[in-house]
Amino acid sequence: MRITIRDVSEAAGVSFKTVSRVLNKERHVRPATRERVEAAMKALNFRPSYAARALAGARSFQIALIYDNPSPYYVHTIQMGVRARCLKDRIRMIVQPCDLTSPALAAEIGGLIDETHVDGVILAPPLGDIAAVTDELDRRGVAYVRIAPGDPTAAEERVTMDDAAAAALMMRHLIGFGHVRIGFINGPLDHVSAQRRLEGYRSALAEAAIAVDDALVVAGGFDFETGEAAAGALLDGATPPTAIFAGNDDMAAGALAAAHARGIAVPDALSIAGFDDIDLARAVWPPLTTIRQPIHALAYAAADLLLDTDEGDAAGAVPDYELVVRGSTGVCRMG
Amino acid sequence: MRITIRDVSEAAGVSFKTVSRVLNKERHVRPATRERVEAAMKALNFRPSYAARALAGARSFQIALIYDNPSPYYVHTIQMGVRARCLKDRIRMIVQPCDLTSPALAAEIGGLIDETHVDGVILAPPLGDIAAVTDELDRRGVAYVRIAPGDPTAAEERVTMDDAAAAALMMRHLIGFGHVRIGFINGPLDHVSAQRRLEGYRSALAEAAIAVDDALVVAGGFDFETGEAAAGALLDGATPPTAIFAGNDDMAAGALAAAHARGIAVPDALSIAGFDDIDLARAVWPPLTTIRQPIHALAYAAADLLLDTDEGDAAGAVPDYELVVRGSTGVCRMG
DNA sequence: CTGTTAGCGCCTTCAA
DNA sequence: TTGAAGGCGCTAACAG
Repeated sequence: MRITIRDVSEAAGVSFKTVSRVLNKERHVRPATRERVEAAMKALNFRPSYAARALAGARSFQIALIYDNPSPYYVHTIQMGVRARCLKDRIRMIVQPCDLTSPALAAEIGGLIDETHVDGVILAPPLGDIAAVTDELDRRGVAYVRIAPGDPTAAEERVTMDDAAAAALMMRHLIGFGHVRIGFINGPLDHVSAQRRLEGYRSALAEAAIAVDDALVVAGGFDFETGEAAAGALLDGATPPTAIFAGNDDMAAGALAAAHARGIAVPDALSIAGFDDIDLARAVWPPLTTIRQPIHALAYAAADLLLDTDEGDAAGAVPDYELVVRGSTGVCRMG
Repeated sequence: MRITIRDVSEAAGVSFKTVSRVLNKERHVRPATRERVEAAMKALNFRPSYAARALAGARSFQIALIYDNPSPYYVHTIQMGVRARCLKDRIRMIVQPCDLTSPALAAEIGGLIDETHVDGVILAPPLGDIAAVTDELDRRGVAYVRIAPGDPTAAEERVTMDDAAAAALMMRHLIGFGHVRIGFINGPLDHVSAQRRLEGYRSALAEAAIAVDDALVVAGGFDFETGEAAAGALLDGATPPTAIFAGNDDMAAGALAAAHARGIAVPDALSIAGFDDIDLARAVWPPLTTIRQPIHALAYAAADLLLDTDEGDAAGAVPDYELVVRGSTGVCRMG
């Protein structure tokens, strides 16, 4: 049957409480005793029951990663980032995709907390901006960290980057090549990051004294299909853009497909730029110029913020975004 | 504080044991009583503690999904498939990436079982083919299902597809366009599916009486970078191929990048084909012709096999692979 | 520094 | 068809 701390305590010749102490790295255990217990644990191949620890104690050694995001690359990167940090403390990560449009969303997340006893929650975009969700978490007093939320309040419990500035950076890059009619494929507006990126788009145009043409701003859903459709709408319009800036790389890839389908040469007749620098940006042709978002680092930092007891300033370690020029805009000639 | 079955029992005017019965959908509860209890559970917003159930009972209502796979799309699709089935039975899915090359792999998985009390395990490729892992699981008597293993034994506990036949199908397609020198970028050989695909490559050539040139078979790692490098090696060789068949879509995308970087026109001077039909196949240009693998369905079926008590033949519901022609080979002209 | 006693929330016997 | 003990493996609060 299962090996318990009682088995370990017998093997080590101590009380089972001492084993518990060693397990929890508590102070006040003589080094020799500790070593004996650890040796016994190894010899018996002892593994503590997370269920029992959660039930008896105040912690469950589990955290939940919750998201509703249409980009597999993004989700995967977030998972890897959180996982990397969890591994350090032997914390289990409960991956929980959810449905943003469900009216029961907050209740479901609340239920998850109760059922699993998780010690904390990481909210991947755009969940950090859903008030119903954060309210539910606040009500329960569960610790949580939001990745890249748009809401400026509660600055201490989030890791973030400046989406507006990043988008403006890309826009200046495009404008620098002489583009005036630049289409923008925006993400869904319930992602606050999408709103911020749109702000950056607008401010950079204003900065260059280029009038904003609302017909050039179209909505997408952060995935390939909607990007393709949105780009199609732009390209089939009365006065199509000479460049398209997509709100993320999945949509940029869709835009490429739309251009190709219409026989529009990229980058000679049309520049396309993305945002995220997931692997997709390298997989498509021509290689996309994108804003590299430190997704993995953001996720790692979020987990760090949640797990760190000694208040290390994890957020400070998050690298900034950067513009990655890969030639699709760099060799652009005006259409 | 936490709402427990005791609170529910008081509200419903029954003993807490009766609440437990309702929770577990046991027989021998009068319908009226059951309804009263269910109403109380809803009114109090009761959520059972998974930890307590796991500790007290024989089940934990959790299963583990274990994988080591470099393709984010593949991993994401597998997760969604398993999750869809878990949702039906309110089973929690523990997502567990692992490291195939770790000498402690089996021990780590064994530890996971002990720590979490999971009721079963789903092994995504290539874990189903690692004897050390399946041995560890067998020793513990944990139920498990393998997704697309290469090993022909234990047919009842796996869901699978015929990789060799699928690869041969693609090869016949390429050969039908007149290709004779067809490069093959294989996946890592510790994926048995990679071995099977190579078999299909070889058998189709034999069938067409084309001699196999071992210089045309190169190794990749199932990701973009290795695909790019492998294709580069093929294209820079003495007598480059007129077509390249990559062992999965990520590598096919890499091959496209390698061709583009060398100014080789695809599909006019070189045909490229992939395998998997993840979104990547549509994102790249030209759109890849691929083998569509029913990844989601396989994952769903695997979970179904694990969770179904009444032995429904889930595996029978798995749709077969199919060849998806998108033009990159269809408009091929010989180089 | 170490051990004792009492639960955590639920399921598993048993008995009624 | 329901209820009453007992315990799952561990931690919390106390003693020593």
